[in-house]
Amino acid sequence: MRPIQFVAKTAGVSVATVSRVLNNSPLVKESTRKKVMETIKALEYEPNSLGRELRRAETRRIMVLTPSLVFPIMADVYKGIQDVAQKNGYQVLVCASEDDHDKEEELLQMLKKKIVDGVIIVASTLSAEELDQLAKDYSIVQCSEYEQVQHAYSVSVDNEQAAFDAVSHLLSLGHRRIAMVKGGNAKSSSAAREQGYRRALESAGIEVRQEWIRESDYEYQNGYDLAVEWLQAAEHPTAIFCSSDATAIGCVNGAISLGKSVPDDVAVVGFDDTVESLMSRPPITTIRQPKYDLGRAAMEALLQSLRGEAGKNKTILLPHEIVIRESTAKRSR
Amino acid sequence: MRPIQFVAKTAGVSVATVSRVLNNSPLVKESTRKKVMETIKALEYEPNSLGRELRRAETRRIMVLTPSLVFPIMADVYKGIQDVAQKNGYQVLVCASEDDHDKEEELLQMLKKKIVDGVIIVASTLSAEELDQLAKDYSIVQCSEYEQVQHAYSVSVDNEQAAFDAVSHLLSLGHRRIAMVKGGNAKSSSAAREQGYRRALESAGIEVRQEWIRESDYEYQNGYDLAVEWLQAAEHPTAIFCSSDATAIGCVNGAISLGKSVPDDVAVVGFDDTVESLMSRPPITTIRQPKYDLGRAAMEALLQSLRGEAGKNKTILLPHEIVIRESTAKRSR
DNA sequence: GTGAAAGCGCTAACAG
DNA sequence: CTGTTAGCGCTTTCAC
Repeated sequence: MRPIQFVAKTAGVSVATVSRVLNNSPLVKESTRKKVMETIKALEYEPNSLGRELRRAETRRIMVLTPSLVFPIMADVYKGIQDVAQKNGYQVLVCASEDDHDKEEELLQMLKKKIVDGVIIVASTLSAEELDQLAKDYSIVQCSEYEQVQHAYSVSVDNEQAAFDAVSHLLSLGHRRIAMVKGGNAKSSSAAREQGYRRALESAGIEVRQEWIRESDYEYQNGYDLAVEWLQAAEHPTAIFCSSDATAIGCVNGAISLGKSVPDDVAVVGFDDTVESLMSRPPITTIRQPKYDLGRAAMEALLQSLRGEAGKNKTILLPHEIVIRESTAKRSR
Repeated sequence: MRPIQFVAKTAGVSVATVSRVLNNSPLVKESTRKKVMETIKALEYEPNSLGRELRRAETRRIMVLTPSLVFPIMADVYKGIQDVAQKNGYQVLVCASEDDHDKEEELLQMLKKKIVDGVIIVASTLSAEELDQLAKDYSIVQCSEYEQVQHAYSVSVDNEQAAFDAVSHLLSLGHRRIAMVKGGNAKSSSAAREQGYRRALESAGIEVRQEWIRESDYEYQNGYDLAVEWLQAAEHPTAIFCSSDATAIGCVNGAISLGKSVPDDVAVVGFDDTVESLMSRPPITTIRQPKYDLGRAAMEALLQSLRGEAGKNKTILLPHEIVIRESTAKRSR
């Protein structure tokens, strides 16, 4: 790769002029611009970003930190981020931490080392303190999972209300014995959803049973096993609310493996409205998050923060929606 | 962020010494090293990578180019890449092109602009010529989908043989009317798999029917629609071989929606052995690719190429395996 | 409008 | 073993 000097020499101008052309500076004579443009093209010159970035102390690159590439809402969130980023001249890098705290810290070093200008965290193992500390010095926005911190933006849905709505739907169908498969306790959404579940039951005058609240890793097998366990007990739930669609499908298949029918013997509600919810037989009733819009909003918040237009401590909550499909149905009684 | 000079001054040494400490040079007195280390820690100094990279003309970063984050084998391939990369001090960035050729070209500029040292392409819209041209100047390895080119490594499975095996399995079960849902024609694997399908049928003395070979986008709905279309025809296939698990589940559900039973009325085989293949009722028989190992092998090839240890024009084929589940079964006749 | 020159933060030759 | 110094490729004053 040839440096800018080479272009300058070939075009018979100074590096400064080439740089100006490169950056669309208005103070270059049209004829000069043209001449330079032509040599750039002829030489197939590509400016080395490292030089520019070092000089400007900005990379126009941001990172999305996710536990896994298959994190349920990730693909659509990414599209939202990507679209806004592209429109603003930013490049998006995705890094998966596999929920490894050390790996996360290493990746976040990219902020300090100036490899990226900002980070969107979809979910992490970082504590509120760690996060807030980092957000003091760098642009960080949390998207989906979030800790209550002072210095970072957060974009999410109202998980408490979403769970409340899901359980209310089940209650309206006549269910009284409703179990919940929640996400990992480390996730902030997990507590919020449990709270929504409790509030719904309590406002219907139903006692919450501790044995019907279980933790999971959002995976299929987990739901399967829990459904089998619950449904084999003497007194079993007639409905299960899950924190992910994969878990919900697990519950459906677990129930079916026991000869039960869905939704007649047991109704199931999922979360996220991912493609899998349609693959299940019966298809899964689920809570739809505005995944793409979450991504957009997160990137927009990050841009604000990057530009220093801070309106700090902002938590943006986007509306969710319950999508009713055949895994829940009217209960006769 | 304070520069290395600041550390040097505070520690009472030269920048060169600090740099040496940073890079574990053996030629630093132990006591000096210790002193420098301490000031680094005290100052919370983080070296700016941009400076280092500009100087070294290498970033120790590589990019994985994928059409989408949910590309079926992506998550596991990534893990394989990531593990090898980490062990060798490389950072991995994932970029999704959404199958947009312009976006891909823009992302590949990251090579020319020295933002990454090399690229692993999981699948792209690039032609063999474009790819080969790029691979002349940069380190590129194709993983999974690949074009036959001279200058890039390729790591994949033998798609022709895999399809042959899948169809042979169906033939051994007594099926004679076997349809195929192939991937997009742009994908190289698509042609190879079709060839394997044809070879299997021909070697069993069965005529290939053009109307039973259809293209798809690997998605669920596609499989569903095709199954419905085929199975409603007067003479319909008794088995369908799909190029993805999602499509296969679509076929299963499409068949079921018509009141058919799987595998008795129609057997279905998928491809990739993704988690969804287990979620389906019945679970899907599928071709398992060594996804994680493909990722490892790709990263290892990339490292070789980066080190200039070229043994060029290498195509590495890893073994696949057929995983038999309930979506195919012995046919009585 | 254009050029000369300084310097972003770092590493590596070269001296000592 | 350590320090001095010259760039890596670029942008951006400051002159002209």
